[in-house]
Amino acid sequence: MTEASSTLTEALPESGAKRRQIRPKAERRQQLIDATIRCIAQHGLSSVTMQMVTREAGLSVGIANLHFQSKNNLLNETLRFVAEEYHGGQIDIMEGAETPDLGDRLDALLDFQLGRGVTQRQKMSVWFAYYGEAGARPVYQKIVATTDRLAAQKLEKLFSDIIEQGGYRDADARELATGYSALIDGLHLGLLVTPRELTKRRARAVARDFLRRAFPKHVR
Amino acid sequence: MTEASSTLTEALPESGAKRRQIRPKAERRQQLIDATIRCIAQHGLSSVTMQMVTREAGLSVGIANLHFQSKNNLLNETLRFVAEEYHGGQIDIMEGAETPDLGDRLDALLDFQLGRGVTQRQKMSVWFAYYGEAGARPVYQKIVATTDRLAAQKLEKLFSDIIEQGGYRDADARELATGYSALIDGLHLGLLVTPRELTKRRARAVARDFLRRAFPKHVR
DNA sequence: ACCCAGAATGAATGAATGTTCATTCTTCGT
DNA sequence: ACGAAGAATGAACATTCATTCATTCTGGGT
Repeated sequence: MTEASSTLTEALPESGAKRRQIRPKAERRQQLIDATIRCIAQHGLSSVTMQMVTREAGLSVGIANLHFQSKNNLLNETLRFVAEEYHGGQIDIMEGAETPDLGDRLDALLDFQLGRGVTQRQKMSVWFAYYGEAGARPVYQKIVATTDRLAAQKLEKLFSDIIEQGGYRDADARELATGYSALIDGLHLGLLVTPRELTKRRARAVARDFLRRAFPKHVR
Repeated sequence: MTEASSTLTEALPESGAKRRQIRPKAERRQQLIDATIRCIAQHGLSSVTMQMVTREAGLSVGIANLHFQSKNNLLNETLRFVAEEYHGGQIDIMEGAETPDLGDRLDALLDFQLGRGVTQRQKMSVWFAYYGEAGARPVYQKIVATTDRLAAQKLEKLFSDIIEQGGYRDADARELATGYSALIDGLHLGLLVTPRELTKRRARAVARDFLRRAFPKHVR
């Protein structure tokens, strides 16, 4: 499920000659999506321009409309990529064939959600930039909804397995899953908007505390 | 602390004559801010234009730059208004002279945070539209930071009072406050982006469940 | 009844931006 | 070596938008 991981740091200035290169369509698309992510993170969704994106990618302006038909389409595809990367990663872990112990699986999930990969400012910025517009753009809601629902179901399943295994009373898997997801989203927001007051370390501690209260036998 | 409540529904088409009216500066400013909120909610922050806002307010285009010096300034003031309304409302409740019982105060807080006033799509949209851009705009971070920090402190104080009163073990006020705030933010996000799957009723239940696990003697 | 400070207007302006497409360049099969 | 398919370029175009400001209008003070 997880996409090709895409290098988000290569904005090669390429001082010397700028020889034109021809590359396969898929590669160019990914290049442009990566550049879009960097631009959104740095300048904000509302001030991203095509010129900005193509320059960041080291390509000409025309190429964006060649591979994506319009700016809107490029933005949609960028959101789809980020959503699939995030939700897909979660789903991989929750299905977790490689970690039979349910407590370990929780740990791995938390590490993924608040660890290096996802918590990169870049990805978070993109995530919330779209959320901010989602209220007014059904397209965005639709793109996220698909993978989002699947991830929610997997999480609910994991929680109900844990509840059964631990024999926890007064624990509703659906409610806890909703709460945990919301908590993680909220922590991401905090990390993005007030990084001074909420460190990644503390965010992890808060999330772990939530899980510990819910599943004391599984989380230490 | 809570501002004049502002009517967010009056977009009077005024079919008949359109006689020019002169009104005090403060009133016009509020009128424009209200219109801005409606526009952001309906069209998204990135596609809000001055023409759109002034038409929504039933005024001419020039007036926006008369009372606010620029579009940027109007947007900043709008954010400041929403932030103060939200955080100010919370602070009023948490200081809560009128509700001595701490459990009741928690209830009131939850009602405010997930009740009619705040949860209006309009306000939430605005809230997250700005959050989405906050990563790239230090101005937004600064505007929110002031009231945000104050609200966080009040919440921490309320929680530590409750912890003391209930003699709760293994409960860290700061950590719980961070978690609760994040949870509320996350629930707002869910209500905004996937209203089909998360009802206001269920959001309240989830938040209450969090509080019940933390302070069982105070929340039922 | 009159006046004028300043509130309100909206056509005009210039800058910024998305999109197009005629042209140039690369690559690969033959 | 050659030619064609199509990938890549970027100047040009049309549109949209924030901002300005000369002008009009209003209402309170005298």
